[in-house]
Amino acid sequence: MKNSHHSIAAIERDTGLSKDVLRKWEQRYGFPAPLRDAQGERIYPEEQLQRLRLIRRLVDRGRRPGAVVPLSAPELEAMLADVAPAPESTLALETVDAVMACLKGHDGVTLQGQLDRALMKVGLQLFVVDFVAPLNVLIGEAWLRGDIEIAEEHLYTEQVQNVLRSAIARQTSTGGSPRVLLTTFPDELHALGLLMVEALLATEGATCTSLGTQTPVDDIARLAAGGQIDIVALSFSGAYPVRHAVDGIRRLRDALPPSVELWCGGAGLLGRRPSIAAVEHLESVEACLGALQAWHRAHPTT
Amino acid sequence: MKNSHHSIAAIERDTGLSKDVLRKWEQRYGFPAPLRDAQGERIYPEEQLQRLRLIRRLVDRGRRPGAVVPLSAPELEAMLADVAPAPESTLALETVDAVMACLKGHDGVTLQGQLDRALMKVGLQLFVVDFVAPLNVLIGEAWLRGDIEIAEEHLYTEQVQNVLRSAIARQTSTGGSPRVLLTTFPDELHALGLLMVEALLATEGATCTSLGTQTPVDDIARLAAGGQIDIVALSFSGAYPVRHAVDGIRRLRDALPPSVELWCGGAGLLGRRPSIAAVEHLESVEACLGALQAWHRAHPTT
DNA sequence: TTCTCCTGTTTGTCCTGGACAAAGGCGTGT
DNA sequence: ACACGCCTTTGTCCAGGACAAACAGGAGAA
Repeated sequence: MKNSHHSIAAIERDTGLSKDVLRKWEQRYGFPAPLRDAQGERIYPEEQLQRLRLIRRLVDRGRRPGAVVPLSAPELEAMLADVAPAPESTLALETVDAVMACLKGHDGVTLQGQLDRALMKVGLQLFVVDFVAPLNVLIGEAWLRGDIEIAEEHLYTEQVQNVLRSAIARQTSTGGSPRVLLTTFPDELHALGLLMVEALLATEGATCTSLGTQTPVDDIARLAAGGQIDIVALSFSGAYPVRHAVDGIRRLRDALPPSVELWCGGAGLLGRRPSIAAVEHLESVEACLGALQAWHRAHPTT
Repeated sequence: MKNSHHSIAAIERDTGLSKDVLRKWEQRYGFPAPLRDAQGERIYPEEQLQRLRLIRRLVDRGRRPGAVVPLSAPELEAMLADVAPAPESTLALETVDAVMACLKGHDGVTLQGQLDRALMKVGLQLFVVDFVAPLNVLIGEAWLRGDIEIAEEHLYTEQVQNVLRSAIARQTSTGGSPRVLLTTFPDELHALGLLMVEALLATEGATCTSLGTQTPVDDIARLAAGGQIDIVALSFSGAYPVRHAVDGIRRLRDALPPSVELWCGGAGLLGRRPSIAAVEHLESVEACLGALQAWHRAHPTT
């Protein structure tokens, strides 16, 4: 794995940086500096992929590419430590350690047991807001640092999905309002944010219809325009190109009936101004609860 | 809105055709033929976007671009109309109708209720083998024919996932053998086959560790080599390039300890000879039950 | 007949190097 | 302090060319 190499398309997919941007950075700043294969195509070593991921996070937080692309990995990490103060907030250290131990031991069964126990202890809402959400951040950062492997991150995601889906299935009751359609745009693969929102909304009695990931814009619009939907909720992970997101959101907003609300959230939009009219921008998972209350105030039950 | 114009990036996002492909088609087939703005950038009228969407559907179904890109919209629609008619299956017609009705009505809650009821009636194994598996085929074909939309297919997949995951969670017990690692290669997004296998194995007492989709070969190998795994099971959907699959399987087989079995299945390998030594090729979902018995015979409990 | 192998064509992805507009930063004048 | 205009940075787009993988169709073998 240390020696694995990646094509430019793979780097685009993994970092969210377009091929054009990758070539331009190489030309302008001398980094990334991929090897070339026999046909002259770029081959990126793993190490450069990881450095690009660090750069991406800093750029997302407002640093300018010219100022961070040439920096070395340690310099980038130091800078990230500045920008992102340790968010050790609500989680007990022992809990984190226990989860990490399961991951390193590749013990999915035990991990799921722990998640289940945590869920039973505090209930679904607090479980999502105070447990899963911060844990996701920690896992993401550990992966960025190379502390855990891809397979281990997958294992975590899978178990959380299991627990959340089971919990949601237990909550579901028919006919509650509002009716919410949840999905992501094409090229966005992360389903966890969607599930967390679905869990929160389900506990509040909303009727959630999740399409999973990767639904084309006009399919979303067509389904929502069918008249069965009050709110469309979209999730964007950190790797999703902001420009695509904004563009797609705008297009979807135009295609949607004005009566249908549009909620957007996820790390991919963090720190961005809520620049689009008539679109609810959720800064965190729990923000959807506030938005839901607002919806209920605006739509009193007859 | 009908007369809106689109940049090449918007077309890429809405059709899934990359910028390079759009330019090449224009150069080779004379379509799309976008207008140009003051800076010479391509501006696609709405009408061409819709024609591109029709083309995309035909290409997805196996037509070659050279044969469909130059056709007019009416010709494309006529061509979409004539596709293979529905085949027979073992499923009760009323069951299929009921499921289809839920999909067309975008009613995920009712659909999940039906799936749950079917599961309760016949048990997890029969549910997977005689219900979900043939239904998957039917849904896939209906989509191919254009009878259902992408969003509706997503809805189906999502509900089946919910039901299966809940059922698996109920089955799970610790420590059973063998210990099976389930996942797919990168670029393979379909998780349903994995879940079906996991469900069958779980009912037989095996300890399943699913990594979900898209785990790199080296990560699979490293995790399996950790000594906690007896069997690695991979799934390939129909869209997966056979060559990549065979190549990856070979690399993984080489990287795996000989004591670890490797099982491969899914529509992507159907009809292929079991050409790779020391790899179990599963022709259908239920084949994993036979493979499991064979494993138990080869590894008597001490 | 049916199957397999081979060959020419089709097709998607990648390359280079250049152009330009939108957005960001900065200094000046009010 | 704030507003305005200028310069720099940055992302996206363009053209035209190269190449390997996938495919189709024909020749030859079973």
